[in-house]
Amino acid sequence: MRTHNKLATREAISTAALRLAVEKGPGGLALVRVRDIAEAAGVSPRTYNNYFSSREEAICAVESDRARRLGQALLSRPTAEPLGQAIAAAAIEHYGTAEPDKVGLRMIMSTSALEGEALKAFTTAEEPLAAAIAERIGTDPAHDLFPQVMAAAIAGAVRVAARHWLNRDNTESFATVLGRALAHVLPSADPSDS
Amino acid sequence: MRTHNKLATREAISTAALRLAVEKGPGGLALVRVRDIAEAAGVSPRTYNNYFSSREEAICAVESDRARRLGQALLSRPTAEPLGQAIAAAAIEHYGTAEPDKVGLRMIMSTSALEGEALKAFTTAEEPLAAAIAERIGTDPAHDLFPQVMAAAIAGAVRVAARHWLNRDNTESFATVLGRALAHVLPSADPSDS
DNA sequence: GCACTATATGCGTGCCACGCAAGTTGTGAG
DNA sequence: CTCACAACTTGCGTGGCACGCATATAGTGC
Repeated sequence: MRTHNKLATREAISTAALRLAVEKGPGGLALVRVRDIAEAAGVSPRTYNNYFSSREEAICAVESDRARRLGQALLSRPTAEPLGQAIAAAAIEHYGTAEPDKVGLRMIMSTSALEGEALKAFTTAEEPLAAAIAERIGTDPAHDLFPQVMAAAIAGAVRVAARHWLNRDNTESFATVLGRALAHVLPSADPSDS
Repeated sequence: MRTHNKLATREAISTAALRLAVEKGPGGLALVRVRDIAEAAGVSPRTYNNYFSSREEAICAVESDRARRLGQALLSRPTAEPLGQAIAAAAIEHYGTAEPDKVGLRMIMSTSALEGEALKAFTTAEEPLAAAIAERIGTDPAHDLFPQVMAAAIAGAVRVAARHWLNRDNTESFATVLGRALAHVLPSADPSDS
């Protein structure tokens, strides 16, 4: 199958890009040359550019792809579950199992040159997430802002949780931190905080 | 004063950049050359590059600067006000009075090449906002995620509200849309939605 | 008035994204 | 089985951009 091969090379390129970026460290992103990425992925530089239109995009593609699947995770929750619980469970399952690659994630989130692309990656989750929420509560996203606002809040919580989880070298699992962060924005789960 | 001149030229460059981008339209961002921006701002191309390290950054600087001041707006609210009300009032005042330049904002938010930088611009609000919230409720941001999560949710709500306000050519003021969006995430203002 | 520092500018360099066209490989119809 | 076709890869050339460095200029404090 051709599409299979396309996905394989795409992943090869993005993986190689992230690996090289990690090797050079947050400061030396400018030293990650396109030809290095292409060479590491076993393709020509021109082919790399057929898949990604910037090094940043290639480096963040892994996170971007993961975020895009969050909406799917929500859809697979039982419909009987209350919305807030379903979201929390979906997110924790999605990000908790197969804990994110700490090194790669830290690279992405601590490199200023990758800031915009990293935000794009997290924000990628919003559209499918909003669609899933809208379907779950059965509203028209054209007039009700709740699905999109909630999706943005969730994506933001995931991002904040990731930042916290990376910065303090605590022993908490990412799932734990994520759960605490989500509790602040999920509906009908408003703990008296602080 | 030297700093005053620096701010003036910075604003001149960003304004010129945004104006040219609007003229070319969302599709033709690649046609906005650096030398055009510099010429329109009355500086040399090299000087432009001393202020901004990319065209995208220059174009979005106006929105970025505005977002950065949102935290300040919250700090100037009376401390007696409940947090949710204070945030809503601060945001609506900050973005509602002097309604955002609809054309420029639409340009920024509908141009895919500007997506990352636009997200950076909105996200700029988060840090000062989180600091303001933390100061208001008196918690330590190092351990309590609430300020950062709430700040991210607010910034997301502003972004969603802006998108909605731009896309539908409705007669609602931005302040109205923003208020509706914020109501979905602000604490102790949880309307039975949908 | 003078030395000094911050800012503006010109020039040169390396790299990058992408259009274009040719080569290569897998695919489906007859 | 063969052949025509489509998808994918690759090489090459082009225009542009970010930035380091050295220089000119202008505003500042003693």
